[in-house]
Amino acid sequence: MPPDRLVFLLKRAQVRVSDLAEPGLAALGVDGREFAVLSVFAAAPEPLSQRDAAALLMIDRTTMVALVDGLERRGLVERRGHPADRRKNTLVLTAEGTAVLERADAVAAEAEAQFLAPLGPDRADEFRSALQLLRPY
Amino acid sequence: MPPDRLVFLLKRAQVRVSDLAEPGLAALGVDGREFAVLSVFAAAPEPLSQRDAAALLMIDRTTMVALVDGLERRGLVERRGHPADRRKNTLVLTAEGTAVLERADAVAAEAEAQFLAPLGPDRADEFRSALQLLRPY
DNA sequence: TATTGTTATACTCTATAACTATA
DNA sequence: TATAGTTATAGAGTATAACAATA
Repeated sequence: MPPDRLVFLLKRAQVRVSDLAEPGLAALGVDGREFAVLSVFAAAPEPLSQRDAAALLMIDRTTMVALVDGLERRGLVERRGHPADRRKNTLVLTAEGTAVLERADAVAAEAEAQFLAPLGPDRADEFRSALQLLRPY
Repeated sequence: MPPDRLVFLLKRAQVRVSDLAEPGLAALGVDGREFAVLSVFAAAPEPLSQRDAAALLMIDRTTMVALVDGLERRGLVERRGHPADRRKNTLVLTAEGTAVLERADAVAAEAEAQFLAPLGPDRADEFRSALQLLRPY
């Protein structure tokens, strides 16, 4: 019933996809943000500092500390010294971290497919690519 | 740098549009959620209870109480008895509330236009209508 | 002097539980 | 007995400030 303002529609869509993915992620022992942290560090072409990752995920660096603490405690990542700057940490995924990330990615892909189903394949592809184009990195 | 998972892209898009709209809304003295509350009550064809509105906006009914308190204190809405059930409240926008809503709507429309600009008119229209189709009321 | 990670602390936001009035 | 609104309280999530190590 909220009017068709894009802000509201985007919010709902985001919550919807998250809700679809959440049970599957929970079964893997991670939540959406932890999945995101694993993703950024795994996908980065060069070593990322915690601060870099925090900026990409739009969360505070102190929040990142807590997130990394949790992931490290569960053996999914390891803190490593950053090659270029000894003040920085970078993170490497353990074998288990990589495995969890792969399965989490499959969960997310399935949630997306469910969410986009009403559009049909062509419109779904267009929606995806539009969203990628709009990404304001 | 987070991979192209829809959850991440949607989250970013939502934050982006909110950020674009936020200064304009702040100038009107409301935040995104207050704007949403004004919108649902104004757009509802039949009187809405606070609980109905809370469900539509996916927030708790106790949170709705606080939101409505703030809006009422500033003279943007008035609580009224619900015609059909005396336990319920419905909200009516004051003249000022209506004026604020109209201007907030213009602010949001401008933010959307800015956000969608990279797509060009046709793809922007398609993006909008896809999101409307996906809306899971 | 500035920046990274960290800790401790405060604050905001939201949900939970309990109360009242209505149904 | 259940529901709507309300209040008070607790909890989660997040940011702010300060510190050590490094640049």
